[in-house]
Amino acid sequence: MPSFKGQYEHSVDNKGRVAFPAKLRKLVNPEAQDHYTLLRGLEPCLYLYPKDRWEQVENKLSSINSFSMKGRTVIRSFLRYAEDLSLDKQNRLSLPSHLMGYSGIDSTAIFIGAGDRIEIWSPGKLDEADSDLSLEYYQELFEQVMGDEHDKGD
Amino acid sequence: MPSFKGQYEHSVDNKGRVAFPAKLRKLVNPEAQDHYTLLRGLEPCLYLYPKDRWEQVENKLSSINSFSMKGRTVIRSFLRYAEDLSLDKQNRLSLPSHLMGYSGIDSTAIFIGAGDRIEIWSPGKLDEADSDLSLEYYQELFEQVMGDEHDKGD
DNA sequence: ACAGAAGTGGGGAATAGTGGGGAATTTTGG
DNA sequence: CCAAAATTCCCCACTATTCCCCACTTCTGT
Repeated sequence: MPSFKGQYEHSVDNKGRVAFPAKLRKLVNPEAQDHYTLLRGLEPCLYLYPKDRWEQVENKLSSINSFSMKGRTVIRSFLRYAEDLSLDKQNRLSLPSHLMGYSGIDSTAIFIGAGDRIEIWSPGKLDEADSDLSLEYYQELFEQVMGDEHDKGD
Repeated sequence: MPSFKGQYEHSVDNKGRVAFPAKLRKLVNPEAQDHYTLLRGLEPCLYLYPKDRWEQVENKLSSINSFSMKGRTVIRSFLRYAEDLSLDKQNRLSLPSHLMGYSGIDSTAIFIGAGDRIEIWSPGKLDEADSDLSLEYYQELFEQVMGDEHDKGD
């Protein structure tokens, strides 16, 4: 299953609507098309899951032991600020105002494809997160992933 | 599976299009033909993966736990500047402007076959990289890398 | 020298992004 | 229960960008 990738900046109009980037839409599983779940991210951004991916998250959640305090807290905190959304006929999302507030998004939103989900950031918060990421750390991460990916079988 | 090799210089037109070198295309696995992923490299250049090779990278990515902070940072940093591209009918790639900016490519691009991926450089950045690499240093690196490469389980 | 492939350039059609007006539905207060 | 207000949603219109197609030039191998 292809990962979401790439970064796309779009303007948010005064009704809270943002165009959903066309390139990301092409990566969405057609069977989930137009049905998304949007929620607070762990970073100061929003997470957007297409329906099919969200179901995987729910599976994971339902495997949490809800008879432990920690389990209940995680489930409650996670689902509390989640909303189901659809695209309008112009392929736009309308962002609930409480999520715009949380993420600091006002007139510009940046979509970042991040594997099985899409993150939505305000430019300001994203800059802050970037400045916390040193080049050395990035290179270390990079090599971890790109490292010896080719198997040496000959 | 054959390695990409060789160096090819092509001009970039004012729409950001570059011909994909014919000799490299012949080395691409036919099943991946025309589908590539382009992203920022660690050096000031771009990495181009044919679809089949990129899938190996994604497999590695998908094994990362996205419920840990470090895992999410890896995935985000990595996929953020990646884009899927296809060749047009004239076998050209059109380079997204943010990647041209990052790599310093404007009117000329140099393709370098580099094993399982292809690197794309601007002439200027490539000269800089070359001049930083003395012959002695290269020989030293060569020995370090090639010397005990086999059966090194890290 | 010729034929075919590879590389280069530009114009036009289709799609994506943006903004605003108005109808329908929901909410709130009397 | 009804009416006014607010919100949501859908449609239309304009603009910018992307993609696709055509034509020409250069290079390569025979």
